Amino acid sequence: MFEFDLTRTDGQARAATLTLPHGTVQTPAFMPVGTLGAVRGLHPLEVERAGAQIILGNTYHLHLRPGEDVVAALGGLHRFTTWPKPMLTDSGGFQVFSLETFRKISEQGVEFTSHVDGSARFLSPEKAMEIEWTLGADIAMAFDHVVPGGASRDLAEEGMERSLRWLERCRTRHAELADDGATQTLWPIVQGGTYQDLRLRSLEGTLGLGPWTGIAIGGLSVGEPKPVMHRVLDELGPALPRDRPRYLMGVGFPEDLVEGIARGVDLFDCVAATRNGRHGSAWTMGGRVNIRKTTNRMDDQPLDPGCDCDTCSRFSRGYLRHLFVAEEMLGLRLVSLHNIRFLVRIGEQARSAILENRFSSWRAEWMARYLQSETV
RNA sequence: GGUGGGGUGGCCGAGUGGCUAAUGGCAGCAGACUGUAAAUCUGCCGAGCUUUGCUCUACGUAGGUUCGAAUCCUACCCCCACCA
Repeated sequence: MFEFDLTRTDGQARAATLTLPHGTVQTPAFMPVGTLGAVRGLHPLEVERAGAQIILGNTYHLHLRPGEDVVAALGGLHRFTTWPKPMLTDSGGFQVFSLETFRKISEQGVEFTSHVDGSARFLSPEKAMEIEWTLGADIAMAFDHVVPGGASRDLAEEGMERSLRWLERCRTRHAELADDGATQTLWPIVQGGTYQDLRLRSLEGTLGLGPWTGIAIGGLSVGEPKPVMHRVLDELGPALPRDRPRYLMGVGFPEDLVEGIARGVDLFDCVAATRNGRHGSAWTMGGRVNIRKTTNRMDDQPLDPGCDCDTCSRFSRGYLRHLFVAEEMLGLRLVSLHNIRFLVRIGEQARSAILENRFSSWRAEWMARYLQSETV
């Protein structure tokens, strides 16, 4: 039920098929983020048409609203959201990091002050597993301790060691819940900040608690410079099991996907596509487009002439600009949709290139085009 | 014709003697956003310059009072309301 078939490698880049209870994922792939059980602003059919094969939900956020009991009563996350394909839930570990002013970390777990109503909430490895199991996604992520990109060695080590101890507890609790192992799998998250030895120790400790059906790399693109992220991936790559999917959490921007794929990453997720989309910023091969700019006012061209998304194949920049300036919500949706398609397509194009053994030239060409346009 | 109200930077709109090149908002410009507390946030937004500051010009127009005026006075022009 949780299989990973590595079809072909080209350099470090990999093309594979991940089989999950709700379907298969052709990798490399970008996974849109649907924190609250919806990819912000988009209909599931639109997300599907954009080529998304798997989307995320968030444990912490769904626990607060509507509550996992509600989701379970309404048939579980798939039926609740009507998304029929694979899903993955993040554990709330990222909220340990991003809701810094609302939380208190102890060995037992994390006390949160709900950002919704101020009530006290507690999340522990066990609790996170219970929630994720109740939500019912195909993949449940371990509850980890993320530290900022600029974290000191001591802090990075503390977060990494704690994540490892929590991972063991996650594994134990998840095994009790998902005893037949048929409907949900648990993926661990490698931490260790920007320190090579910590990363390798984290990976070693993680593998020691296995076997796993997939492995995530967390704690990147949280403030560290891009070259540092690349270095960490370079250092980690050779030590990662070849026959397991690798998921780089929270990444990324278009160029990050290409660089990540080049370093052996199979799966990505990132909120930037939808968040930037809502903010009127579109990724195109001609550079970033701020759709609100006056220069788009009379522009009859699509956002990106080379894009096959439902936004570009139909609407002009002038229309999109109008929607943004007039605060018509369709504008946010259309640009979000385009951005998702833009990232999904990178996965598709990279996959084709890998399968045809021309990944490095595709990558070089893509980067040259994209980065050149970015600097204009 | 009379009475009352009003004319402020691209627009709307505060301000009623110095702390005012003038609060806000809109529009405009630039930027940020990476496992979503974000349809959000930040900066700029009269002109010019030798740009951590300086110099001009500016609150309908023209005068005046005052050390000092968008703010007070006079005249004029225009707009709105009501009355004739």
